[in-house]
Amino acid sequence: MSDRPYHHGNLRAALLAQAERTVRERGVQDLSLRELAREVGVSHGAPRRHFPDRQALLDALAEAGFERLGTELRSAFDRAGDDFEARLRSTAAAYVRFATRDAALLELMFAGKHRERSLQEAAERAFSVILELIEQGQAEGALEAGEADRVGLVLFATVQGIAALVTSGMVSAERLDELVADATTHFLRGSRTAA
Amino acid sequence: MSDRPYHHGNLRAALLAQAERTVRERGVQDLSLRELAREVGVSHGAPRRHFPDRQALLDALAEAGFERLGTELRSAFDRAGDDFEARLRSTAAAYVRFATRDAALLELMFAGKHRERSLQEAAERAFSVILELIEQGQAEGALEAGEADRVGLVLFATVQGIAALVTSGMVSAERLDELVADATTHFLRGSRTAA
DNA sequence: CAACAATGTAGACTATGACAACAATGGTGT
DNA sequence: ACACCATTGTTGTCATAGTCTACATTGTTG
Repeated sequence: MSDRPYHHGNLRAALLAQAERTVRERGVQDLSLRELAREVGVSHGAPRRHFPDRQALLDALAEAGFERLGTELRSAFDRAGDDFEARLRSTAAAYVRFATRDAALLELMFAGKHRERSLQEAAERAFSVILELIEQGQAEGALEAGEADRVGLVLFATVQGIAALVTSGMVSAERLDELVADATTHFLRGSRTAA
Repeated sequence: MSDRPYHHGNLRAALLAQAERTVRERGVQDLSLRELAREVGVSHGAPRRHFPDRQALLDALAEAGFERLGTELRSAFDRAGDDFEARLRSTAAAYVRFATRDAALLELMFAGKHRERSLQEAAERAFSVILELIEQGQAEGALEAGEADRVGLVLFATVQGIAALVTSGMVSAERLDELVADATTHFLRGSRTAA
């Protein structure tokens, strides 16, 4: 019923795209290789040529996720001008936006992070913006000195935690912005080197 | 091969106990009802009498998890004496301990939270300690005034985020205590009503 | 002690992931 | 041009899982 040529042409990309949609709409546990193949219009064995097993597809999905997250963080950072606090708020908001919009994907990104080396690297690239941010803050004296990653981790953890609370439904989505703003203010006050 | 009576006696509890172990050791996605039944020594259909489907078992698991978490938080709170900061640090540490030791279970607890009403209540009971804590802090002036849940959420989010970072392997487990201490200090500095 | 509810068993059905053998296609070197 | 071969899809099979239904055993209660 289709005049699709024997070779799909870019099956791998098509599978990933469809998988990302399914994950967003119905979660990771509902993602089936066979259903994916059906939706894309290939036989149930075809995906195997591109992903040895289900986990490999999930890993690829996670890697693409880090790619996109990195882009969005960078964009938010750049868009905010030179002011440190503005950049901080913009970047934090961007992270939370991603985390709540693609909660299942983020979960995947965090979960898969143990295994693949390429994932490690993708994650580090995505988070490099945060490190830059912290370094600027320290240079301007808005943040206490010290290892940038140590200070950054506390900020990162807070933002990540807020996203988790909203995602889990423990906090309503409407309170997201308020909460992020609170946390950022908190962070800035708590980080300023004691007067 | 067994003289086990036809009726197990407390199948439900046995299933939950075994399930909790499996989840801790191999994660949620590896939990199989049939395998569970085998391990407990009943037929593959037996669990159905106690849990209509797989999700029901997971919900029960989550509820038990909240029960235990609540107990551990309460215990940490009580053990710490009357001092606010001591209580704060003790409780935060207890939460992170639970979250990293039973990461998969916590994930379950967060994920299932949408659906069941009994879960909602179990969660609220477990987290009531945190609210108490915040209220004490505000009464003593260590924390800024305002809605207790709003302030508490920022703290909670941070602790939760730290646990997530460690669980995901983005931060090594050795840095856990250091990070929690940092975050707590941060939180206290950031929360004190501006001098 | 006779019904009846609760609990466990056995078998069937469908779906999935993984694997292997086979088919079609596209590119490459001569 | 064409034979060869790597790539990519297809088809069939297997083991396992979740769920459902019919049936068996046991405990309880009037």
